[in-house]
Amino acid sequence: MARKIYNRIAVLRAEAGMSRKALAEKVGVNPQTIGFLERGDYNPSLELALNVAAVFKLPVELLFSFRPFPSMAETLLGQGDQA
Amino acid sequence: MARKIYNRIAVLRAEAGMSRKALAEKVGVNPQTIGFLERGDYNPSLELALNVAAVFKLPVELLFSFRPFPSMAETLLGQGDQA
DNA sequence: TCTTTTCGTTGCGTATACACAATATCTATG
DNA sequence: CATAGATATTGTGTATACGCAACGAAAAGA
Repeated sequence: MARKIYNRIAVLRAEAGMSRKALAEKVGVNPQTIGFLERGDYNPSLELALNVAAVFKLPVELLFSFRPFPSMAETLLGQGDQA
Repeated sequence: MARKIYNRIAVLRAEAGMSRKALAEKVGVNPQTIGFLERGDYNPSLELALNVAAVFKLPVELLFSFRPFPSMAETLLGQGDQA
């Protein structure tokens, strides 16, 4: 347990022009909690992960992963070894 | 927080002819933990949910849901209002 | 029948995912 | 400059997702 899980919350939230407070209200947590998740301080519960995935209309696996996500640049260059 | 999350672990495990102990070893938890999840005593962490989904090769959303899953009979009859 | 496996339950301990409050920094805008 | 919004950080408290041990019941297999 306590294995680190990476996420794309910060990128998606920035792209959507959404503040932490706004996202926090949508998923029903404190704004600081969003900050903790984006910084990787701890992992979200399954409940919170499902709620965040629903907000961005993405499957959980595309938002949370045991392996770090490729950067935007890497993704654009098509070098991502991960879907 | 603490919203109940339903899952299909028991059904999938039975279909695979897998004991709780066997599943527990694959995902790295105690056998009792699997029992707690199947009974709905508490929700799994995101880490555990990702691991269980990987074992059954299913996306997280098809294994865990805020709404109860239709029974096998309902699914066979094609009356499921849920994917 | 005897033994083994599987499962349910209870209890106790620990780590962590939160809530909430306070403060500081930085930026943008009036 | 002054104010407001967004973010980082720290601290305290609580609920819960676990681990682990023990015991009993039920089912399966020899």
